[in-house]
Amino acid sequence: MDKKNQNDEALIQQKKFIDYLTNNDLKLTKARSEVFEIVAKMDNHFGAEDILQSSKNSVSRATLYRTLNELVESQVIRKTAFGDKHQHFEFVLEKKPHHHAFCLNCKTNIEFPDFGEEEIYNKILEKMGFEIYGHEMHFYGLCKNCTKEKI
Amino acid sequence: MDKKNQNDEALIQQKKFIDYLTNNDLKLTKARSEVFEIVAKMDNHFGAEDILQSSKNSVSRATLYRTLNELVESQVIRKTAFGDKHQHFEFVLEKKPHHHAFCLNCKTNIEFPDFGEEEIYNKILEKMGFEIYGHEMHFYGLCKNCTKEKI
DNA sequence: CTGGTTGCAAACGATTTGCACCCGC
DNA sequence: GCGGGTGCAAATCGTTTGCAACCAG
Repeated sequence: MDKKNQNDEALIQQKKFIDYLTNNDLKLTKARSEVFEIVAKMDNHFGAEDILQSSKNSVSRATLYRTLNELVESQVIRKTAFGDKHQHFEFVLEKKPHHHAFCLNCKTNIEFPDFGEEEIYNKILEKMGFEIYGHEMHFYGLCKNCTKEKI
Repeated sequence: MDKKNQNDEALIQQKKFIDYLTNNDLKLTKARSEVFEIVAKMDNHFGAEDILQSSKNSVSRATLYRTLNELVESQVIRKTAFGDKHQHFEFVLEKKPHHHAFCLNCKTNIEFPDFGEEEIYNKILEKMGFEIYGHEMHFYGLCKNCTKEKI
């Protein structure tokens, strides 16, 4: 993806967020802009703490969490899940589509790019010496009812 | 999978757990047996609260959580990944391999069986009227180093 | 102006831990 | 009997919420 496309992406995300705010009578405040800016700069996934770090506490925890939930509602980001405790987020429109290989023993989470085909992963992981016990796929999108509602 | 195989599975799980206990100088106590029994009866996935319900509080929360962690360490179960707050667990050797389709809008988590091929899911979900935005695969197993260590 | 927004601090829910007593081995 | 196991209650962690002051439209 070249610079231009990345920029387009960012604008789409921004539009989604602003539309959401408008549709829900929410204001585009300094705090919300700040959180959005920081989030937009993040890579694949991040947690609340990452944002807080980058913001150098210019936004309070309370507001940060509130804004993150708004970003989820506006479908700019989504909650993702790992084996650990705190929430992680990823972009609904992934910057770098990728998957995960989690070691049950040392708890490492290996991230690797998407190649579009399932079989290839087995080979890749095998080549990496990763012994696969199993895998699960998490699809996300809109279910039948919600697709209809979308207008 | 027939009755006999299911029983074999259960025994394998049990052996794994007992081996783990032995190797770590842990005792096979009443509480641990009880938790193991209940967990073994669970379907695909479950949370701490599910176990507590089934046990009718014969095991304390503290012990339950301690035992669940032991079951994770012994690789009988693993922490799984959902978008919500509390931990879920699944079996390392899945009883019914399956995947998930999560609706970003209504937060429904649709569970569907594993068919071994990736392309087929797109068709299935499409037929269900589910509009896929993306997906992530979570592989789990042992990484190179840990495979070696396994002896 | 005015209603949504913020930060603070307190509340929360799930999970973890310190401790004194209990029980497998 | 000893060393780990248990329940209890208190502590912790990430996240959420009530409230009074604050600011965007």
